[in-house]
Amino acid sequence: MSSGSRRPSLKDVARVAGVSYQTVSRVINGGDRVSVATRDRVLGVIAELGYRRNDVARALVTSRTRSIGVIADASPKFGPVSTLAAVESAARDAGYTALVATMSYPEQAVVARTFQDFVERGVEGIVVIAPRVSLAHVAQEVTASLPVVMLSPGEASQLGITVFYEDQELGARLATRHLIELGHREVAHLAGSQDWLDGQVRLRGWQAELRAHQLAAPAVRYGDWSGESAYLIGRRMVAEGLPSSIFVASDLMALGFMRALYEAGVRVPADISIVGFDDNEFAPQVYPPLTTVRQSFATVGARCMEILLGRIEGREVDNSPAVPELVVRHSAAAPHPA
Amino acid sequence: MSSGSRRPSLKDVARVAGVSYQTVSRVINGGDRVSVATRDRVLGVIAELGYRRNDVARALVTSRTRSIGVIADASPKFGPVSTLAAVESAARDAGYTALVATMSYPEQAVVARTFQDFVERGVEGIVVIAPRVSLAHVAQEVTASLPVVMLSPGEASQLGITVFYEDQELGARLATRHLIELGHREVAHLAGSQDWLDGQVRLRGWQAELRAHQLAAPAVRYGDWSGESAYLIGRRMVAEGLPSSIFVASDLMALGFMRALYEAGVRVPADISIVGFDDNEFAPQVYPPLTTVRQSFATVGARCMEILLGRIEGREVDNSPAVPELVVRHSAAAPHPA
DNA sequence: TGCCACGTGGCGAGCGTTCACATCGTAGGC
DNA sequence: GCCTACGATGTGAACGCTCGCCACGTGGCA
Repeated sequence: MSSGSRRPSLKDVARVAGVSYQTVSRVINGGDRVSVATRDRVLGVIAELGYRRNDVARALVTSRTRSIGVIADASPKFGPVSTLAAVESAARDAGYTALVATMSYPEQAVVARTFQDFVERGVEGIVVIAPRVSLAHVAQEVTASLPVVMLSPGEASQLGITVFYEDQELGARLATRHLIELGHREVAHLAGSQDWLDGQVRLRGWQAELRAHQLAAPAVRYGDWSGESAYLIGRRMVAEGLPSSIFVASDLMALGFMRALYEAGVRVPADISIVGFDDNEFAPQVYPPLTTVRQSFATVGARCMEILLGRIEGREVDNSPAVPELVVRHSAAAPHPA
Repeated sequence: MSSGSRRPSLKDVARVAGVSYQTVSRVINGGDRVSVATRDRVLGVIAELGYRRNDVARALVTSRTRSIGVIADASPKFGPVSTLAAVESAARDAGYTALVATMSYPEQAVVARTFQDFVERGVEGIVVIAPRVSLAHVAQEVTASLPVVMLSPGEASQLGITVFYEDQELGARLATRHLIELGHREVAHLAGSQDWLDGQVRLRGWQAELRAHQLAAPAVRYGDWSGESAYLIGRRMVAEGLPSSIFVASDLMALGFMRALYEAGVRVPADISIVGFDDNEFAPQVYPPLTTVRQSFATVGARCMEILLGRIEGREVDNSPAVPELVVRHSAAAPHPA
């Protein structure tokens, strides 16, 4: 009968306070239908004993865990990991706790197992922040039993999962348009990995904007999101001849590209204009400060959560894309009169 | 009696398979002491019904949730958010699921509430990745009931919580020593915010190394980790006269500082040598590539988890600090013969 | 005085699982 | 051919909580 070192339970509180455990439960959940006197007494005992509600017992009987799962691609790319924070924070504001699983290179099998683990733990919904095409399929399998929202730049409505995204195609068009409006007739593109939806979409936006202005699209160069790949490409382009302007698919790649330029004595933006993408924290600090496209991760995370909550509670929600914004700094200017 | 759309339970499986729920339970957990025939039959029914174990019921009876809580400072500083991924990943490898809470500016009250939420949800331990001095106190309150590991550069053993850290003081000494060995007699320091333990410790390391070489410590400049603050300080220093070398408390600040230099036509490393700290992803891409101190976040995260697990399971564990490493690139060189 | 309503509190059941123990049948040893 | 032992299964209780319902007492009204 000795309570040992076990955490105090409802019954322990009830015994000490001289009421039934039911009454204690009522005090905890809203305190309705309990007289002020008993309520205060119970509250006192709770404080005295250091009682903490056991949410797992609670979840068992209510069959609501008030938790969601978040799967995030943690490869060293800017977006995912800061979106994760935004999603989690929005979840907490809504009273949910986030179980998270990050993976630096998401394999099908691992992702599937993670999904299963989340389901067993009773999450009420899942957010996937991983723009790899392959993950969509895994998500689909589990979606029958659970609301899933996938944060991805592609539209994948056919999968039966809700997809929300930042309109990166628009972002790419904004970047390209900025260069065109500055007077550039030659806007090249250094693309990101085409394995990522982001890479595909940014490329598509660039093409579309060029077409809209009846400008020809120069040959595309493909990097792999790393600064190093962009640096190597930059060196090659310096040797082969530079365009008057270029839209680079990410800030980090823009940075690598610029390094090749500096080494060769090419000036930015005097000799070549550059626009990046992401608005990384370093973008305003490089020389010259980088004109780029800002993704509003915080907003995206919050909206994403809103959509998931909507689906959990059976509400209809607006999942129109978030809109990115051009941030003009100093890496792009009017072309040199040739 | 209609099972409705409820998820199938052990009993449902048992009924269909024509065995008791106990047998099903045995099949799930190891399958010991069950004949092959029935095991296969049960497995078949499980697959057919799409049964998934309910971990919350399981946790209730075993009183083990196999989950940990992670509180991370998500302010736009490099370290915390990538450490988070490392910790979570290590936890998953050990069979634990991570509940995470990120906060961009951790206030006492919010942190306390988060701790409580974690406790109510039955986490078996908590990792705090937040080098703010103030959080240590909050952590202490909860530590009586739960193992807490705090990832922090300061030693706070008096708090009764386990502290693990990367030896940033050593890192700062490494950076300073590198500059001295290159031949610099004047090594300035641009410090980070002293509200952060990291900022204090890096400053201390710089001082210690200077002292060890009997070199005087120039007046310290204080930034707030932002690139902008470093840029402003850089401009002022350019006007007032530059030292021959400087150790900057973070890569991002180093970048801002270098921007001020470029604008003034000062060359790196010809006119001034610079060493940063963190080895951010952009460090190798800036021009010139930044010599800096690498923190091994992945290792730190894994060790951190190891320590927590040790405390959960009552094992004795080694929590000696992780050691950072100097990465030599091109922003520091021998001083110009004056 | 009787009745009903309502505010307060208690009781019992059940959520889905595991654990300790009981049961049953069969094979092995003498 | 009986007893023992063990392998294969079933039974009951418990984990800590919430939910539905019932019981009790008091006050207002006819």
